[in-house]
Amino acid sequence: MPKNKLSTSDRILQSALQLMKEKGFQLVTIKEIAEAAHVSEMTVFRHFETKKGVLEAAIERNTVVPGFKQTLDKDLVFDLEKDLLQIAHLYLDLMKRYESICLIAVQERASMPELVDLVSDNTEQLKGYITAYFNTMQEEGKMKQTDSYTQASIFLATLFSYFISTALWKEKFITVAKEKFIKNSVQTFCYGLQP
Amino acid sequence: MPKNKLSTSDRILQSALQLMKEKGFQLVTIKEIAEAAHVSEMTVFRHFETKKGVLEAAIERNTVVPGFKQTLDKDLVFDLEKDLLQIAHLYLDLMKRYESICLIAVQERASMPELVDLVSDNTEQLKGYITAYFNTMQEEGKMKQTDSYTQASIFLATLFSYFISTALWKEKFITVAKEKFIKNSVQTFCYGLQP
DNA sequence: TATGTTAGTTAGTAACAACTAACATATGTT
DNA sequence: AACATATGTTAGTTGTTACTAACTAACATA
Repeated sequence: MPKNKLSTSDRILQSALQLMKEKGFQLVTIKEIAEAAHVSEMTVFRHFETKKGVLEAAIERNTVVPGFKQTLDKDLVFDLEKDLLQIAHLYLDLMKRYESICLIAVQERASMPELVDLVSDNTEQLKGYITAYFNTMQEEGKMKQTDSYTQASIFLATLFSYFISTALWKEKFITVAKEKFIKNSVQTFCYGLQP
Repeated sequence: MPKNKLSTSDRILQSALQLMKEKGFQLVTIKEIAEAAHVSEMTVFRHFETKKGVLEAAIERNTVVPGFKQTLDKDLVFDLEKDLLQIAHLYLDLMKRYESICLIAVQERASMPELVDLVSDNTEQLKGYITAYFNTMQEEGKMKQTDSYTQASIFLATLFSYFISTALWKEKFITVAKEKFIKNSVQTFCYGLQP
């Protein structure tokens, strides 16, 4: 079945996702998708019936259920700096995998408001785990007494900012390199800026 | 000239901006704009010639040159927490005024990549001022020795995250209220999370 | 009263997009 | 050889959209 490397279906889905992540669902035409996948328009319709069908298939192929719980239970060492670094990488890796879907969810938030749930459900879950982690750390006296949920929100927000601004505009807003951004964020979160 | 409250032109521009901020430029039709402004399509064309003309006029009416420099020189007291609070409000107020333009810049980043400059130019400028401020604070021993530019980036990134996620999805991602978000962010930046 | 300004109505054009239908071709399998 | 499967080609339908043109109506001002 695979002639070159990817099957026809896969090539179509890959091209479609790439184009839709750049321009959104409605602004991409079947013609563009077909050209990018080196097939005729008819082939696209034969595989997926409708344009919406292409998107749905592409989403299905790109959604994964992330296993935060296990990863966190396994890797957390209850050292604030080390753990925040772990969490930061975990979150950014997750968002990277959801990059296309997230960008389509941005573009189509008026026409397909349910799309964003695919991303926000995971984020909410992770936020919950971080909140619980902060609570534990506070009980153990390893962290200041603060509102864990708010702190979890702010920590993820900082990382989300890095993700979304590079996804949308490359280095236009954030020119700092990823690792440097993460490292400095975590350190600031842990120790603050005051001397 | 003003019959009710706003002139016809203003009503058109206001409706157009509202619609485009929700759906982007290309996905809004003149028909929608005309209906929202309670005029006929012809009236829209008579006032602005083309659809692009509507956008350009709307942008012109909504861009302001912000006077950071004066505001900062006037209000900074060189107390880290107080100053970061000021800066946070300054930045979020600015972004609020650019909300529509920024959202259109998101939607049309493939077709009008120059749009985002209207927002990022201001942000870059402010980032520069914050960097300089951090440098001063470090010289005065009121702040840890760190990379000022990176810290300025991270601080603005955190705020940008609040702005963009509420602009795109209301409370879907960040449920924490604005003032609480700002206050906690600033405190974390100043004092960190470690006890 | 005459005139200019502003807006509405109606009809139409040209381009493009999603999708359908019918037919043709290549390739591999039985 | 016979057949199924995957793909291409071509032509068409239907709906939408930006934009134009021509005519009309209301209203304010000179």
